[in-house]
Amino acid sequence: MKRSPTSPERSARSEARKTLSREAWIAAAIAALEKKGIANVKIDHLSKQLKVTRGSFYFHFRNLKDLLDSLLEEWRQRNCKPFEALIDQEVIDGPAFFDAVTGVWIREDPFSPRLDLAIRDWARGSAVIARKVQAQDDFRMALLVRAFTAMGYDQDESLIRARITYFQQIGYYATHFKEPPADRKRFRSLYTKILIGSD
Amino acid sequence: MKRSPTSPERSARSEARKTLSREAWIAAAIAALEKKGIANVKIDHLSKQLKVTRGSFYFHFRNLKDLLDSLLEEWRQRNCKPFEALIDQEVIDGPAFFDAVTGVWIREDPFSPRLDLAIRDWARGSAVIARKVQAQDDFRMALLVRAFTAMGYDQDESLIRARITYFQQIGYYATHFKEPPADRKRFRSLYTKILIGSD
DNA sequence: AAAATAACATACAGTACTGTATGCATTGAC
DNA sequence: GTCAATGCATACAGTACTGTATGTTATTTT
Repeated sequence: MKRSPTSPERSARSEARKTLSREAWIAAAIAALEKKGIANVKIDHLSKQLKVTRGSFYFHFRNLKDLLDSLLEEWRQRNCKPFEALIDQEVIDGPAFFDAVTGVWIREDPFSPRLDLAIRDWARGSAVIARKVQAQDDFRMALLVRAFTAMGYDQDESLIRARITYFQQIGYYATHFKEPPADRKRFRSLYTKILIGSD
Repeated sequence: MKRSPTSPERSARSEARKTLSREAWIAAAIAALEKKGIANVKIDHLSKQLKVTRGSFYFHFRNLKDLLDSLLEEWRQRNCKPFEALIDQEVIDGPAFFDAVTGVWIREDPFSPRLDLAIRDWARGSAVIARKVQAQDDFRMALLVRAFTAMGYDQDESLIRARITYFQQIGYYATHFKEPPADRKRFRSLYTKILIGSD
């Protein structure tokens, strides 16, 4: 029951024997999750990749579930908190708040689209995860509704515009769509014109 | 190399010993794929579910890959062909063609959103699948571009409206969003007003 | 320098799954 | 009724993975 083996940083100057930290395992697991999906986050794979044996893993983690729990927490920190941080703002300037919300996606830091996708996929097989993902979806859409309401749209249209904007964003990275930055810049005003509904 | 054990239908009247067909295995596998993802389409699971042993499976299929190939083919038939069938039409009435395209999603017959999602997820781990999915995405978006162009939009705006419409649709079922049919009907005109851009 | 602890390695037991080889009952063709 | 093919069952070999128990070494602590 007692985990977390003190601090990961070795004594100030002693680059002799570099050992792994719990965080290093999590980072590798996140990469595997984004690339291969939750079903392929395996202790075996990770330990080979990190050039240690599985003995190391079981020092840092109780079991596989312990690691997976950490992955979900990582998702919360990187992909949920940035949105949740916006809830306190009083929304006066609609378009500005819209930019604040969509900015989380556009910056992609700390938000990770691929992580969002992978978690969404994990939710397929787990009702627990599914509930958390859905709650997050609702939360993000609620933020967008506030933005559109502040622009003067009535309740119905705010709701639908929020949905379109959100679904469009999810679909955008679900398809792994890529376009040259030049196009992205060129089309930006068209996107906002259509989604926000002003010129 | 010689597969496909003749016809699945037993001699006209002989409901005595009901045996499985290759199609029954595929149907069960599709259900598993939609529910649990490609990584959990296992011969073991399927045979238990179908109340036979794995010996049966290896009669109908060469190996697991043989089954997975069939799943992809099923996706092509149910989720790709309905769109590809629209390519021959000369697009005169833009909104009508828009309805024809989105109708494939709305009817959900034979198109399966969950199957589309599952395949998209499969693509994460397989470059071969990824290419096919991406090609299909491009194809569907090209159809939508034609619809918008026929409405009189210029090239750029047709492209962006097509993207928004398509991404929005993908995101819609990626989030497993559900709303009461009453709402769906009530909001329909709002959706089209925003996506198509007319009242 | 002795003891404690952190960070692994090694070895083993057990499960879950694929694939193959072979056996056996049922059915249709003759 | 014989025979071949169909549709499965049984048994086995082998891989991939988890988890546990215990041994080993480098690093701190005292």
